[in-house]
Amino acid sequence: MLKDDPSRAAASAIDPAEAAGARWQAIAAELRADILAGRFAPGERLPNEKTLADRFGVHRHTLRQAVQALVREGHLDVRQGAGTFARELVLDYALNRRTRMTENLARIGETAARDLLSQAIVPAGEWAEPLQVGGRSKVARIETRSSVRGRPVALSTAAFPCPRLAEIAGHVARHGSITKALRALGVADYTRLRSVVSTRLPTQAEADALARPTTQPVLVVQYVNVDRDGVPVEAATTLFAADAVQLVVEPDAA
Amino acid sequence: MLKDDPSRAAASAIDPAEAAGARWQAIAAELRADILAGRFAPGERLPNEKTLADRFGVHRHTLRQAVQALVREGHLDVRQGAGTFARELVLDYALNRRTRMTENLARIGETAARDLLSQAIVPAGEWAEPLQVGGRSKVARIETRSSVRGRPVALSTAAFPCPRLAEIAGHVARHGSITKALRALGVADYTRLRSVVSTRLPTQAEADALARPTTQPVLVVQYVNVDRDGVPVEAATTLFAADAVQLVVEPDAA
DNA sequence: GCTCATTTGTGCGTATGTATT
DNA sequence: AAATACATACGCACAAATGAG
Repeated sequence: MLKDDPSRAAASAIDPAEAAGARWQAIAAELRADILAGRFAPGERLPNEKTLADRFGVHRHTLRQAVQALVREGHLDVRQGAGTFARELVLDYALNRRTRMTENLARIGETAARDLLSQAIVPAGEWAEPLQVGGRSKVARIETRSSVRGRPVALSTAAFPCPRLAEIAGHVARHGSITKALRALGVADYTRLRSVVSTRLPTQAEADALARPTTQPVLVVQYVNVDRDGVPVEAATTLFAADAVQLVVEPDAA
Repeated sequence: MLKDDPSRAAASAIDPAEAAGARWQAIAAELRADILAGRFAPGERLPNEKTLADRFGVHRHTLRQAVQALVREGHLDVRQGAGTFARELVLDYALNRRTRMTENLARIGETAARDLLSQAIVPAGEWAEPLQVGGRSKVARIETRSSVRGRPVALSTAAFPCPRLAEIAGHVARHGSITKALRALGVADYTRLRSVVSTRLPTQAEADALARPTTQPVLVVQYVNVDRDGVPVEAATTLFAADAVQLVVEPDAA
C-alpha cells in the first residue's frame, strides 16, 4: 500500500480520511458517492477520462483503474468510442431464506414504493400446486409494481390462499409491503422455500409497466413463501428489469 | 391434497408407486419422464388434450392440471390454438454452497460433456479482485462449453490463480470436470462463496457457441469458489441458454 | 456509404514506494 | 543489507469503436 507521499500532494478534493489505501480507491469511492447521490443522473454520460483525470489530479490510467472498479460493481457502463455512463440503477437483490422486497430495496438507501395494480379473488388454478391447496379453492391474486426513485424495477403477480389471507390486497395497498400486510393478517414471520430463476423477453404490456423496451430481457423469479409451520402463504412470480436488478445468492447466515 | 380414491382406479400405465398423491401429479410425473427421456422430441407438438386425457383415462380437466404443472416447471409450452409443445430442454440448475456443473447436469439423468474451448495464462486483470490476487499476477483462464444430449447449454469463462492452479487446463480437458481437475491439483473440496445472477442478450459469438439466436436472452451467473480455507480457487462467469436452464435457489441442507 | 472528430482500449516505457525473501 | 517481486502512478502513442454530419 502507498503511504503519504508529500511530493505528490493531491490537488483534488479527495478526503484524506477515506484515502487510506491507493489513490484509485479513493477516486472510486468519490465517484461511487457521486453516483449514489444522483450527482450523475442515471444514464447520463460522465465527462471523458481526461477531464475526470484532471479533476482528481491524476493520470488517465489511474482514473481508469477507479472506473474499472465501478464497472465491476455495476455502477458504471463503459462503451468504447461512446463514453462512460452512470447506470440507471443497480440493486443487488438478495435471494435467500429471508427475502423481502422492501428490505432489499431499502438496503441501498432507497425508499421503495409498492403500488397495487390490480386485485381479485380467483379460483386457485395454476396456483393450487405451489400453494398446496385444492384446485377448486380460491386465492387472492394481486399484481404489484415496485419502484425506486420513481422508476419501476419489478412487477409481481402473487397469490395468497383464501379465506385465511383473503384480505391481503387492502393491507398491501395500505402498507405498501407484503411483510407488513401478512403480519396484519397474523403471519408473524415467513421464509422463502424455493426460488426458480429464468429469463425471457417481456411482453409489450410488461415492458410498458416497467417502462422499458421489449428488447431488454427481464429476470423471472418464481417462488413460494411459507409460514413458521411450513404452510404456504404466498406463491408469486416477479419480473425484474435486468438493467436495474441483479440477483445475489449467498449462503444463509443461518 | 387429494388422497387415494379407489373409485377412480387408474386404467393407465401409471406406476402406482409414484402415484402417491393426486392423479394429476402422477400424470405430470409420467409426462415429465416422457419429456426427459426424449420420447417427446424437443420442440415437438404433443397429442391434443383429448387424446392425452384418453391415454390416461381421465377427464381433460384433470390432464390440464398436469400440463399446467409442467408448464410452470418449464417443461412444456402451451399456445392457445396451436397446441402443447415439449420444450427444447429444461435443466434445473441448483445454486447453492455446493454448486457443481457436472453434478447438476448428471442429476437429470444426462451425461454432461464439457469441452475446453480455449486456454491461456494471462495477467489477472479483471480477475484480480474476485480471486484476491494482485493485478500483475497471472491466472489460468479457460473457456469451456457444457452440452447435454449433444446440445450446448452453458458457456463458461473461468480464471484460476497461478502458480497454484496453473495446470488446470490440462486436467479439465482430461476429465471434463472442474471438480476433478481441482482435486487432481490438491483442492479436495470447494464451496460457492457467492453467485450473482443477471441477464442480457448474447453477443453474436456467444449465440453461435450456444447454437441459439441472438434474440434469446442468456442467464449470466458470476461466481467465486473458495477452498476449505476460504482462499479463492476459481472465479468465473457462466452463460446459460435460458431455454434450456433455469436456476433453482433453495436453502442449503447444511 | 463515407469522412472525421471524439472517446475509450491497449500497449510500451519509466519511476517510486512497499513487502518479501 | 541486498535482491527481488509487486502495487501504484505518470507519460506517450496508437488502435478501435462510436456518432454526427
